[in-house]
Amino acid sequence: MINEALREIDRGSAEIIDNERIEKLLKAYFEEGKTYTVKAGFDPTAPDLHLGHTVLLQKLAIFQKYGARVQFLIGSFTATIGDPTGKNITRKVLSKEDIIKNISSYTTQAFKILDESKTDIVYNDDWLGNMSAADMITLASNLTVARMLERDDFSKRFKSNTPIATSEFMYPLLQGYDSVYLKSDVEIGGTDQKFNLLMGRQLQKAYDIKKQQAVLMMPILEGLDGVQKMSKSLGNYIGVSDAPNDMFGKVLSISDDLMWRYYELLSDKSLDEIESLKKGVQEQTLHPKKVKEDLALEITSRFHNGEAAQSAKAEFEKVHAKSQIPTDIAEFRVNEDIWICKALVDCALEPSTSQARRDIKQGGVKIDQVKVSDDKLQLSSGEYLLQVGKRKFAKLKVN
RNA sequence: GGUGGGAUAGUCAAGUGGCCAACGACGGCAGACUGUAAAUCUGCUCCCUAUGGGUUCAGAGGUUCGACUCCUCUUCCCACCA
Repeated sequence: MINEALREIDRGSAEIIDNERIEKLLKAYFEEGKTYTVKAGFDPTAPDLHLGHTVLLQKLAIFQKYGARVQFLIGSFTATIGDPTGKNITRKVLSKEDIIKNISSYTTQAFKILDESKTDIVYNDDWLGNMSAADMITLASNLTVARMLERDDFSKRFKSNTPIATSEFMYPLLQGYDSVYLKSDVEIGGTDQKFNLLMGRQLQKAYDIKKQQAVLMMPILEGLDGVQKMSKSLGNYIGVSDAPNDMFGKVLSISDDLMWRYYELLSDKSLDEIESLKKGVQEQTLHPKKVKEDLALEITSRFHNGEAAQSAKAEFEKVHAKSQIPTDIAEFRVNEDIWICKALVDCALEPSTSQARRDIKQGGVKIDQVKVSDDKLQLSSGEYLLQVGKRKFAKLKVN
């Protein structure tokens, strides 16, 4: 039993620190029914979760299956301060109202995966917000500048002359202090969080907590491009609340190599099953497209339902494989004759008439399946099916 | 506080008085090809009913026939020194 649980917990993880602690916690659970806490921090600045986040959530759900209470920590304190320098652009400082608004949509999405009855949502400004300057200094004395600079991204930024604000030095300390306050038994996070996660252990020790938290790090999920990490700002993400058609299509668009990564981190299939799929593809008994479709179906059903996933699949085949017209097309109407370029802008198919002209010149615009060659075309009354590229459609009715 | 360097389109980054709507890279869009919205190749990539017009190079002024380029002030950033 314990071994099985450990295997599931270990699956896909990049690194586990203090695995023994986890073993002991599981043992206590299986033998005495003792629960324990697993902490994971989330940043409420972006209201939309994507699959990169769900890698962690799925891991948390596994822990819940084996006796854990999840401490779903919202970094409400850190978010109100804002990250002053970040990369190039100052991160927006969020007001409390914004955060609260973000969080409710955040948690609704999260509970598609997590067991709500085994989850405690906690906000770190409950304890960090009341810290005095003296408390802060005490906390800060636990960390030397040299040690701080060892942190990978700080040292990189330091070397490349990218600014580092002093307040950023506080982040790992504050995050670590969260673990002190919550007395977490385990904390999980991405590999990029290693420094902060370890800080939790160090601070727990400094603040006389007997057992330090075990740390489990999950790899960072690559985005659709297969190179950079999945993030909303890079636009290479699959959002938890993406429409079924988008979700399905996006999964299918990943490369064959990346597909295995997604299988490992996102699928509920066992590692053995995945291995045999891989073998099938290698031996050419299985078509990679089929395997990818199955993954797309699994993921789409998870966030929507089986039926929606199947129809997304049908829709995808219709539009792409057979290059037919999708079922749902936005409709627009205008009351007088309209210039084609203007019409494309009005239907939100193009950002500007200039861009519309260019696309017409390149043969990227179709009306009723026929290429448009005249960029001065006037549309008089009637109904038109406008198309830009392969996947942007709109119906336009001119009176 | 002192000294020096910097701010150019979605991003990075050329351009040091007219040849600049501004090289290049990435991204994005379109075309071809494909099991795919992948890879590859090609074209495009400020706005405007447009063989032309308008607005751009941190902001505000100035010099000049003419400024991204020179001058002044302002804002922000970086480095070194203290």
